[in-house]
Amino acid sequence: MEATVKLEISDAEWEVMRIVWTLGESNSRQITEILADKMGWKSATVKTLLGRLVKKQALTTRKDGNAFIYTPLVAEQDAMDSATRALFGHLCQMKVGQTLADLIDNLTLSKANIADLQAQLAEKAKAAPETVACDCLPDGCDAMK
Amino acid sequence: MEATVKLEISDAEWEVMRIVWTLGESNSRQITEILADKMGWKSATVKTLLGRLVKKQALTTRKDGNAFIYTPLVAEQDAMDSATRALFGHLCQMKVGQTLADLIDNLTLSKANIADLQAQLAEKAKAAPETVACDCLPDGCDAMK
DNA sequence: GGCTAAAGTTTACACTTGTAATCGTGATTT
DNA sequence: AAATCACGATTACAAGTGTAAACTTTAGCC
Repeated sequence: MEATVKLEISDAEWEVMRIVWTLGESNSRQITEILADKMGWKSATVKTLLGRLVKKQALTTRKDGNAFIYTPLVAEQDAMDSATRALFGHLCQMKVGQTLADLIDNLTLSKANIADLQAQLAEKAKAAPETVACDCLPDGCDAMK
Repeated sequence: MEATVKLEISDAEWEVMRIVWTLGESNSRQITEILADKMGWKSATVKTLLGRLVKKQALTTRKDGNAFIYTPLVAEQDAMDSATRALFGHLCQMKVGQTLADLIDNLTLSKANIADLQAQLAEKAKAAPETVACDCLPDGCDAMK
């Protein structure tokens, strides 16, 4: 497998990436227009973010006239997966189940999404442990008085 | 419902909170020992983080001799829920289903967790839409050529 | 072939974060 | 009582972020 390079995309940068991911490739005029509208950002702000994303190697550029065309170097799903794994990685493992439930409560999922998840869970249940211990303290929650 | 105050807990601070959440209340000696061990942090580092968390009103203190006893002001589950909602809130809504699936793949869930999720999904399926549209562009993915 | 507009590059600047060292003060030990 | 220890508070400092203005280069138009 790939030695997934550590890539930190900040919140503001994420907004830029979403556009480029969705469009496949795009020039800064287009990106700037969308974000000026959606986020109220000045074009200078978008330029800064594009520059940082290129430096971080989240985007590449290809020359086109006096401008660049920006293309993603990281796949959106990969980025989303790393972000969620990073977050859940530092949550109490004993409570991720509840957190997942609360999260799902707030998400809109299609019937197909739900069916897929149900199948996945049914499969996962087979090898699931009876309980999941807290991993917040060196000795687990047992360290509690 | 509560007007959940915006509370940003950084990664490093999160490590401190986990200890205090798990112990219910704790003094800095105990927290420092655990984090010196787990994270390799100097006591000065932990003190800084504790101070910031108190300033952010994530923790309160109660005097105890020459020291403080720290107690959480925010519930762990609330904090975990805000964090996950914040993250999923800026992901492409069309792809959260897949992201959730990938996430679940990487989590350890107990049989009970899974059963709960299955029940929840079954319920959610009733009112689920057929599809979920991309919300990355002003006009949805249809804005794509 | 200049002029202008648009795109990219450099500089800015305050705030947050990670990671501490140092300082002041009250508590503890000899 | 003096010396030391343990805590919290203050200061430090570089890197990352959000947000942008100013400067520079370049492509296209008259």
